[in-house]
Amino acid sequence: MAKPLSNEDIEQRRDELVAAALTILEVDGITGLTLRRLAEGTGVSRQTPYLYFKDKAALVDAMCVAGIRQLTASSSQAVLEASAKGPIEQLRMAGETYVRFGLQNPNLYALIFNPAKINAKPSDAMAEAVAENNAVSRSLMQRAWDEGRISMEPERLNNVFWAALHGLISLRHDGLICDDETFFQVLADLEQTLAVGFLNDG
Amino acid sequence: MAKPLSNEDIEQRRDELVAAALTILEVDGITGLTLRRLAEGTGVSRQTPYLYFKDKAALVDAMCVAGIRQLTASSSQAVLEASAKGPIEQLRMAGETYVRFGLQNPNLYALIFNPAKINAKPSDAMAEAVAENNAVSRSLMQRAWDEGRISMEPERLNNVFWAALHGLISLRHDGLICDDETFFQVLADLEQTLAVGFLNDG
DNA sequence: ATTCTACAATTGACAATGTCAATTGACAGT
DNA sequence: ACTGTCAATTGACATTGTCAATTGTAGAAT
Repeated sequence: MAKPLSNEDIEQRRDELVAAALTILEVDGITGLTLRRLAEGTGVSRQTPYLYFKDKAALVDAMCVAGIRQLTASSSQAVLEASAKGPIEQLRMAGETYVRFGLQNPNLYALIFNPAKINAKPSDAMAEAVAENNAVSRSLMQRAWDEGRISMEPERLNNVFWAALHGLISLRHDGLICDDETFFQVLADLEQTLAVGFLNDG
Repeated sequence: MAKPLSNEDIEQRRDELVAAALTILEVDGITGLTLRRLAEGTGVSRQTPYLYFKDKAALVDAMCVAGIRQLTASSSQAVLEASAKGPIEQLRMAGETYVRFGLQNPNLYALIFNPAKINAKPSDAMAEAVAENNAVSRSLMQRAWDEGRISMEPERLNNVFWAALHGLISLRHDGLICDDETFFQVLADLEQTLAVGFLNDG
């Protein structure tokens, strides 16, 4: 092994490292995710990950992209499976998928939405992955909009939904909504409020 | 200086350290907040902060509590100043204060809602500070509820608002809503949707 | 006034971690 | 067999959190 790595090889190694890193993250949390440990775990030496990622930030970015893409795939499938039920119900399924992803991958979710990069823009790759993910729900909203079911432009309503669900999940992860019961109560209340509002009059 | 510190002294030293730490956080971000640097900045030696805080986590917790209390004070004042305008408008003012706090103190806000403690419950002190903060808006909602202005119990609606605003601010800080224009657009859309819903029919 | 004691404060030391730089070693082409 | 190229490893260092040992001083005791 001393000839230049093919692009396929490089990509495969990167994927392997990302997969191993995601496992570490899942098991031991963000503090357990260390480059040395990742190297050990994959049976290589300390510095080897640097052959495939510029630095730890680049690895984390790749992990985030992988996570977002996984979410996008799940959402797409859920939307597809509910295609008979119309865009509004499909939206609900997409939201449910999003919430489930957040609950089942707390460490990864937190990594995606806060790779310790306060005030730093996400990378191009991550921005693209996020855009692809948003496209899933936005296309549903577009259909609902075309059918006259919703009262706000898709792009705008998508941001509203995203903020609401993201906030809920974040509060959960931060320990500010501790029990499941409260969480799903708030989720239901959020759905209702977003749907029909909280004001009694007009 | 060799006699036991009085409780007042200890508290004052703690406050000074927290203030200095908050300044560092504001200026150099979370990565710049290091115990050694804090010690240097306050003219003492490396280990001195350990006389007043068990470890770095304890310091961060104190910083969070201080931040939340500051927010609570701001909200209370804003609510008081708008007391003539009724609970709904007061709620809007409280929300505006919350958002402003999040925008003006991005590092502190992120620290409060993610002291690198994924899956860990907040400390008692922090939970109490958060509860006090929530009490401000919840009391407004209670009045609105008593007056029949809103359609959801105060406690529940408060969580809905909290999640929505928190999510919006977080997306902003994560760089996923980059420009001010979009941010305030989403904020307005969020207000409208929460108020009257997004569904056209019923 | 001198000695002693308690305690704040400092300094020494160490492990973990990210990362740069130098070294090693294997394979392809000559 | 020789050499150059490049993957891979090892050496080294700065930073940081934190424990342990040391220092020094203010007040109490003699």
